[in-house]
Amino acid sequence: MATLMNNTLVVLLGPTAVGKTELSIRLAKLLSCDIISADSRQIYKEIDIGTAKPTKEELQEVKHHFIDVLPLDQYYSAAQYETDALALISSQAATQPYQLMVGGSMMYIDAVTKGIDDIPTIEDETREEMRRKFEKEGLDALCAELRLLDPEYYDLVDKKNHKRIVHALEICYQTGRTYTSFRKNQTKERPFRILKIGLRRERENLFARINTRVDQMMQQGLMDEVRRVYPRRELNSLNTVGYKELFKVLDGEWELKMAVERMKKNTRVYAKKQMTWFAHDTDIHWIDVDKLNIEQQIQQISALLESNTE
RNA sequence: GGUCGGUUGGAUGAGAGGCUUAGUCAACGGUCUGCAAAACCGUCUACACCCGUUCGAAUCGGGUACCGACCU
Repeated sequence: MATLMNNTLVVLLGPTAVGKTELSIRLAKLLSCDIISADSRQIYKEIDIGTAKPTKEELQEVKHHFIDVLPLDQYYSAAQYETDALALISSQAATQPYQLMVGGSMMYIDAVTKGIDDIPTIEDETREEMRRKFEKEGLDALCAELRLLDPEYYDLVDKKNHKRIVHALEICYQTGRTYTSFRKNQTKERPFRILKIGLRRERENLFARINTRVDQMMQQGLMDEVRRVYPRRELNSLNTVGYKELFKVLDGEWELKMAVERMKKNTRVYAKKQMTWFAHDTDIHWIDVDKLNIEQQIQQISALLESNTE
């Protein structure tokens, strides 16, 4: 364990469209390491354009992990990512003193850098049972039940958010214990150094990049990609900005123009959410990239790495 | 010049004297420990203007302005 402390996990994060991908390729080369993607959508196959995956060329330049590896119908979670990413990091520790994690999925990053509680993964049957229960009995009934089974969690949970209520009940049902009993909420120690670097842009600038990128996605043939996965639209992996809006077009509900506007808007909202989340994390070293080219960004990061080595 | 109709928050759009805040969209702020690009919450309280009726008017009456339709 101790030897691993010579290792550093550099985490490059920031809101969508801020410019992580291009920089990450350069950084990976500089650090002679692979890229560990922390992106809950790029991890899936088939959805390439709409998730702004790195290009084929970029993927060839540097080895990427956790991109394009799961079928769309595969269940995955931040907790599973924690397990998988830690295993990978540990296996590469001997050959790569620096490792680079890149992405914007807040919970995935937190799961690896801060840890997530060990809560059993819910079995399909339980999940299905609870889904039916929710549909049949409604949110209020589930809330009432949770109040009996886990009053402590009931007090603090958002009673209108069915995802949280349902999950807590799933735990109670499957384990016979309270959800609270699993919620330790403790930061886990990692056997390596962690350096979080956040990329930041002025809002106007970021939003302009988002709008441009959405238009580019459309030009690159996003609509065809969407058409291919349309039959499986109910999958969670496809409950994703860019796809859900264009499904509406195929349904005949929305005009294409409106869908594109919504994609831009929803991407902006997503970016805002990411920024809100990251704002709480005091470990992040922020770099304002508005006026910096890639070279200058690399320079700043190099400086950070050096000052952090001591 | 005349007759009739309209004027509601950033946009759209209900409401026809009190049940204080329509709704939707946009914008903005936030929550978050298991599908998180998910799910959820909060803020933005307007009735063109003036005078009047009324305990009380976005809602009724009169006038002013602007817009529209029709008439001479």
